[in-house]
Amino acid sequence: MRIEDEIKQANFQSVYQKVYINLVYTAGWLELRQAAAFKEFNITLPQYNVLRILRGQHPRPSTVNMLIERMLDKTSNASRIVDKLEAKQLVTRRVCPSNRRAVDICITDAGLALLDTMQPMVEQQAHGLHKLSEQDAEQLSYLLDKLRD
Amino acid sequence: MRIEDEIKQANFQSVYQKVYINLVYTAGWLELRQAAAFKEFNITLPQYNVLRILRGQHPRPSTVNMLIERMLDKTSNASRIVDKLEAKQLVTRRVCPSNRRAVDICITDAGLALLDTMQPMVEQQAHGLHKLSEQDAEQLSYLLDKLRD
DNA sequence: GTACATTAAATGTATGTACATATATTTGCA
DNA sequence: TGCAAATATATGTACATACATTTAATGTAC
Repeated sequence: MRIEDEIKQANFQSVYQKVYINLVYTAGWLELRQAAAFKEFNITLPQYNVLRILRGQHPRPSTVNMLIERMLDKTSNASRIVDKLEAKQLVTRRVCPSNRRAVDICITDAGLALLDTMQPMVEQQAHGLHKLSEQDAEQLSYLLDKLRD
Repeated sequence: MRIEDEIKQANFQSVYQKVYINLVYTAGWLELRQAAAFKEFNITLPQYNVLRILRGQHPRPSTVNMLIERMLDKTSNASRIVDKLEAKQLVTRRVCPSNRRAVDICITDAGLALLDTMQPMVEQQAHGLHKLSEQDAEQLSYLLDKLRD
């Protein structure tokens, strides 16, 4: 459905206005779909993304700084997301021995197991994007990179 | 800058994974720029969007339901956004005479004046998207619509 | 015309975001 | 050595999001 119809607004001031609205709307649409699929695993999207970063480092520890660097939303509060994951025993946190300002964060076996359990769902979600051909997807990614230049 | 470099992740499971990440990242990037520009006007992006919808209806009133229908994020809490706008005296709210369950919301003169004041900034923001040609922007919008089909 | 469902909005709770500030540790340098 | 600056993280506050529940008004079936 065209963005004009989705938000019941017939015309835009410019094509740039339209693409901006469309971008924000589509990102929200995607996040909503993902969040719904994640709910049964009792985890949120930001928490999942942090877990994936930790798995990428495993068995080496990560720090909060490294999480922030790799997170999609760089201003979000990694400390508090780690709080939630720690409460669910999906990660461990302890003061880094070589730099006591930093905190070493590791994914636990339970965390790794959760990611495995979620894998089929994640693949199914990605499959939901196949309304685009691979060329379309590449082109879309290219245009988004260009937009941000 | 390519999304691979932005989030320091060299490769993705699939081009669909990449475009998903890119979309969420770019939408966040855009919102961050907008939010910063909005800050000097002491208003947030959702509040601005509600004001614009109200201006579109002016001088006819809108209801909370109508706001939700037209908002980008349909699950957000229109009531509380209207609360904030009412506290700043940018909108008025009173029980609808013909249906006392509903609430008539109108933009005030101060609200209209604020939108006028913000207009040059908004245009300048849109101008910031001109890294894309108009054709690029159309193509991007088309691909986003297709993605959601 | 009462009972039950539906509708419109508000409220409560948990989470996350944005940003300022605080605390502790380490580093650099006079 | 001692002290200021930089670094790593945590905390506080305001706002927004997601979603369940509540309250009030209206519609409808019997």
